[in-house]
Amino acid sequence: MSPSDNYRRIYHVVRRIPPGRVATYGQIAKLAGLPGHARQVGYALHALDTASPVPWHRVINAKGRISLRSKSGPDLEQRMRLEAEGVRFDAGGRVRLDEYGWSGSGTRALEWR
DNA sequence: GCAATGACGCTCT
DNA sequence: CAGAGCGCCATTG
Repeated sequence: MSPSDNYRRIYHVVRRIPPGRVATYGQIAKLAGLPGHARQVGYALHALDTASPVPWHRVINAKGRISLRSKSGPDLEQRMRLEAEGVRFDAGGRVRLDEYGWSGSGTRALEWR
């Protein structure tokens, strides 16, 4: 099997993420058909480029934090993009998964306007 | 083929 | 609520 096939699936799920909303790696992995493989999701996204057609910036960890990979370049860009979509960060740089979390676990009434 | 690493998740403290 | 430790698995060297 081609490992790229798995990546493709993950990218597809990430593309399904509605604007103004964020999804966790576990969520992506589950929807991608890889329950429990949250790490591989991160791997797949890491292989992506900052200019990739995939909204990787909407993917964060379960803590609602932006996972830093190595440098502080793309990370800041991710936060900037999310803020541009209407996602608010707290002082700790965390996002309210209970509100912005995908699958509308609770609040989707905010809409993305 | 084996060993080490890693955009993570979950539980305990 | 925040931080640290442990675990699961695929990718890379």
